[in-house]
Formats: sequence, structure tokens, C-alpha cells
Amino acid sequence: MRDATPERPAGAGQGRPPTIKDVAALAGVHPATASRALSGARTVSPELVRAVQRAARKLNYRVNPIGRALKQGASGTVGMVVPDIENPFFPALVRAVESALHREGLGLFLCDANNSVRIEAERLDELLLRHVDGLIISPVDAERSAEAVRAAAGRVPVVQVDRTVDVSTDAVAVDQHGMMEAVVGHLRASGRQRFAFITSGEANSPSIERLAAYRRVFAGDPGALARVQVGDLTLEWGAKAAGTLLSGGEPLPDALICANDLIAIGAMQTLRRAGVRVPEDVAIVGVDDTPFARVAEPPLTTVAQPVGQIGDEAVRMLLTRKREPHLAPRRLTLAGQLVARDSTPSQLKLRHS
Amino acid sequence: MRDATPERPAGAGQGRPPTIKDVAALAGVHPATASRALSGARTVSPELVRAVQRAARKLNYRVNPIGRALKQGASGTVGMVVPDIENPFFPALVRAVESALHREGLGLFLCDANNSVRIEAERLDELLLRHVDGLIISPVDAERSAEAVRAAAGRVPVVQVDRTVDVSTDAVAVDQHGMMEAVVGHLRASGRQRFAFITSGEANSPSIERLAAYRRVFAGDPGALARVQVGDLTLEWGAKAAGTLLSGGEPLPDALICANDLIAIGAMQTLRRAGVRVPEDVAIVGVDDTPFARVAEPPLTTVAQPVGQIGDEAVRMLLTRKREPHLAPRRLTLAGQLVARDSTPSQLKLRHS
DNA sequence: GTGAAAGCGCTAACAA
DNA sequence: TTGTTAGCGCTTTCAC
Repeated sequence: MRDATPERPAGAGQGRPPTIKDVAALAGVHPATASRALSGARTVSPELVRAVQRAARKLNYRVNPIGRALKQGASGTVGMVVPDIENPFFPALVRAVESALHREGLGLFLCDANNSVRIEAERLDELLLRHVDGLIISPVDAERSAEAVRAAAGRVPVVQVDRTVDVSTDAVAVDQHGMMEAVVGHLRASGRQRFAFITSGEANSPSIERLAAYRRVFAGDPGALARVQVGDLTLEWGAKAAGTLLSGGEPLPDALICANDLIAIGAMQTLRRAGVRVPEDVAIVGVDDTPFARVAEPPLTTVAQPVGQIGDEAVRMLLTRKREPHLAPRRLTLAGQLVARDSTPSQLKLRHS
Repeated sequence: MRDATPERPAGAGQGRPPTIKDVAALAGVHPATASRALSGARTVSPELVRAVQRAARKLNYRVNPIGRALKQGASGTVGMVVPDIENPFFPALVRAVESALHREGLGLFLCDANNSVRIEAERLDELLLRHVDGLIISPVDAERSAEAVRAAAGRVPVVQVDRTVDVSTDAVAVDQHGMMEAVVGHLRASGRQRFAFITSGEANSPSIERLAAYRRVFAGDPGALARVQVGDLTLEWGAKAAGTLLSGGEPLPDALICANDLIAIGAMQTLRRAGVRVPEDVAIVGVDDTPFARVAEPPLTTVAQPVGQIGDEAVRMLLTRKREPHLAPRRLTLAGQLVARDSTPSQLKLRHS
């Protein structure tokens, strides 16, 4: 073989992929009949169905999704917009969605909003233009994404995942309050009493709800309520906020809850470099169970998000809504799972990895 | 404005998006003329062009990519298949590609092969079925992915990125040998002499080439050649291989090169827990500059991949090939960049972050 | 139960 | 320069 692309498997579907006409011709029927046979319509005699199927298999025929899309106005395609593909939570979510979609024969148009509401709106618009059959979106901003989401929801089924805006669409969210209670329970079980929270002030729904949940849980504990620091979801913010704890003149908290793993790790690094022992002096908990958590020193106790379930349910909702467009929007709330590692005292290890 | 989506530009495409017929009717011309006017064909009088453009703008018309795809056999869409979206290198690559494509008005179909050659082949097949205009692929396996890549390359332009198989397509790769020389030079500059390498035996091209590069660089150093351990690209393997170094009875190396950041971090954790000081006793270097590297303790010296460039160049190659299908396949090799952090001695910090 | 015909939106080829 | 025609591949009436 001198050339990397020689003659290619002898004529097999060579230049032009087989169309339904080819199949029909080979089976000796009209294309419409072939179409019906392949789509499992029951108005076709069993013999013909078999003949058509045989012909299709022989030609290695598969429907051209573009022809079908043009005819049906449906493209066999779902659009997904994530706020930030480099936030390690989202690749996991993308994989879950992609896999669930492929199980249903649907393709995924992925767009990354790069944390920008403007880009997000553009991408949604382009996806609609491409006649996606549905959209799965994790909106950048609980307020400013609303308009674009509403516009999209007026055209195709939309499922919001993880992050949500106040637009009536289907949604799959995570129970932030339950998550907070689980974390606090875990820490209290080892005797911790002086709590602090480092979180994000960004306007996305999980951040907002995590803060609300913390405030609710500690409604009777003014100290804990005072020890809240609001920044963003980065390592750097975690480090800086921990610095503030160290230099504040106050005694350190013995339990530090962080709104995500990155904050937790940044804080943990800063505290340890200042000689604070984790978990002996301060127990630290993150959220997301990104791969970082296992890598941290010590490995970080965190709350795993049910990404697989989120993906499955989002796709299921999309399909359900295609069948039943007039159902009331459903909101599904899933539970995260506490993953105990070494950054919290060990008596209550719930799961170890 | 009481409602965010009030009447919408007067009947304009409300239920039904405007078609080129609507534009043509409004402009008082034939649809074909409208099409020509909008596509910038020069056979249309300037007045008509303006009239059509005005009509299009008024109706907020944009071409229906599906109609165009059916007619032209081109979909305005590029497929991308990554071997493992949860490997933190690939989300960065996906973002780069997605952004470069959108700059050109192209959409991205993303597929994840989940490290399986079988899934990879299926996804490629589905993408071809969807009439993608091109494919950007990072093949799972340097051998076993060849057939699927070759089949795809027979149908549409293909650019291989990062990982490659021996099929003549355009490709954007990273110079593994140069990378190894930079790493070794950096370590030798601080006096390190006893080198070891922990790498992956997986059959993807960068892994293969990294091993070859190490062997070439240390061709005259039997000790360094002997201190090679081959496993996979995980934290766990790094930890295990480091354990072997510790228990081998041999003196420890003073410079440990790892094929990626995960291996490096796994190894570093194991060594430090055994009381080995990093970088005083052993300097450690990873590859990829994933976010993990900054998070590690101590922060890890590593080699950043030029993902932004890879994405840009891959898209550029795709477009070039669409225009010039018969050019010889080009292979572009880009350089990584050493990012010195605290896991190697500090005299030669090239960049700090 | 099956074939015929029409048309989704677009544009290339041809005709005027 | 512009309009007409035709057809990409598919499915869905509507006849038979």
C-alpha cells in the first residue's frame, strides 16, 4: 500500500452514501414504502418490511439526518451550553449528557459560554438556528441569563441543569440545603462547633442557594453567620479568604466549609503553610468532588454531585416533553453525596475513595 | 414592556422563522435572487442587494442551515472526537477548538470516545452521517484507531490534534522531543544527574513519543534508561511507581520526570509521605499544566501545552483544506512551554504562575 | 397495504 | 441581471 488512501473498500458506498431510493430500488418498492418499513409503521406487510430491511442492511443504509430534519423540522440533535468548560465540574456533566443522548440516537451540539452572558445568548441563538430538538443549559447568571433562556424556551424544550434561572422550564437541580445539612452534620458529629464558610458571590443559582442554606442552618449561631466570606469560585479566593481568617485576630474556626473544591484547596494550602493542621485544628470540606479533591494534601472531604443522574434525567425530561409538550414544567432535585476523606476527622467516613 | 417576549417584531417569524421566500417577497424579488443577494454573488444589482438585505434585517432572517446543508451537502458543522473528556487536558482543547470554530461561523459536534476505540469508531460514523464538513480528532490509540480515522479521512477533511495515528491527514502535534530536552535541560541546570521517568505504556502517540524522546536524550546514560517505569496516565500509577523507587534498594533519583501531571502528583504524594523532600531531595516535573499542577503541594513544575494554538491551527487547516483539497497533508508541530514552579529548584524559573 | 405526489428551505444550472 | 426550474433526502398526505 503506497498511499494512505488507496482505492478504498471497492465501491462500497463509495462516492455517494446510499439513499432511501437506492434501498427502495433494491427492494423493489417505492421509496415511501421503504421509509415506512424502516420507521416501523404497521401499514407495511411483513414481507416487504423484511425485504426493505435486507436491502438497507446490504447497502449499509442509514437515514440522512439532514433530509429528515428538513422534512420533519427535527434534527435529531440537542444543544448544550455550559458556562465554563474548564470548570472541572462541567466536563463530567458533558460526558454524562453526551452519553445519555447517544443512547437515544441524538447528537450533541456543545457550546461553551466562557462565563459570558453575551456569548451564552449568541450560542443559544445559533443552536436554535440549527433546529436543535432541545436544549440543555446551565445558565451563566441567575438574573442576566433569564432573557436568553426564556427566548429559547419559547422555541424548543429546554432543561436547565445544575444552575437555573427563574424561567419556567424543566430543570434538574441539586439539593443545596440537604447538602449543607449533610456537611454540617458530618462536622458536628466529630465535635466541631466553630463554623466558617467561604463561598462565591457570583450570581449563579447553586452559589446563591449554598449561601442561603448556610444561613438557614446557622440561623441561631451569630458567630457562624459572621464568619462568611464571599468571593468567587477560585483557588485564589480560597487562599485569600483563609489569609483573612489567619490574620483576623479572632480564633480560627475548627470547621471550614467551602462552596467548591477549588476554594477549599486554596484555603487548605494557605492554612497549612501557616502551620495549621488539617484536620486536627481545622476540618475542611469542599463541594463537587472534582478530581482535585483526591489530589489535595490531605485528600479533601467533599460532596459529589450526581452528574450521571443529572445527565440521564435531563435527557429523559427532554424526551418526555417532546411527547407531552403541555405538561407543567417539572423540577427535579437530586441529592449530592458526602465523600469523607482526610480533611475531616475520620470517625464518620461515609465513603472512601 | 411588561413581558420579556412581547409581540416580537410584528408577526415576524413568530411561530415560523422567516424563510428566504419571506425575504424575497418582502423585497419583491424571486427567492433565488434573494439567495444570491445575501450570499454576495456579484450578479445582483446593488439596489436589489440593498433591498434584500433590508428585508432580511427587518424579518431578522438568517439562513436555515439545514436547508442549505441538504442542498449543498455541507452543514456548517465540524465534528470533534476526544478520547476522554474527563482528562483535564481535553476540556481546554475543546474550548480552544469551539471558540476558533465559532469565529468562523461553524458549529461543533462534540463526541467523547470514553477511551474506547469502538465508541470512537461509532461516533466518527455518526458524525459523517450528519454531514459534518470536517473532523477534528484526537485518536484513542495510535494503532487501533487507524482504521476509523482512515475511513473518515476518505470522506471529509480530517485534522488530528495532539494524538495522531499513522494516516495521512493534516495534523497538529506537540514536539515531544523538544519538550523532553527542555525539561532535562531545566533539571540539569540545577545540577541534577540521576534521572528517572514514570510514563504510560498506553498506545497513544504522545505517550509513545515521550518515551522515545527520553530514550534518545539519555542514550548514553544506562542508569537513566534503566529507571523507566511504564504504566498508565493516572495518579494511582504515579503513586505505585514512586513506591517502587522507594523500596527498590537503589538510591533515589534526584530528578523525576513524569509523563503527565497526574502521574507526577501521585508520585510526589507518595514520596513526601515517605519523608522525601521535594524539590530538595527529588525534583519532579509533570506535563500538561493542568489546573492540578498549581494545586499540588508543592506546586508542580510542568510543561504547558499550547492548546489555544492547537485549536486555532486545526481550524485553519480544516478551512484551508476545504479550499484546496489536493494539497499534501501538512503536519504542524508546536512547542510546549516549561512552567517552572516549586517542585524543581528555583534558579531557573522561566515563568511563574 | 402500497404508490404517487408534494414539499420542508435552499441554491445551482439554465433560460430569458 | 433576473426569473424559472429542479432537486438535495426524507416523510406524509392523499389516492388507489
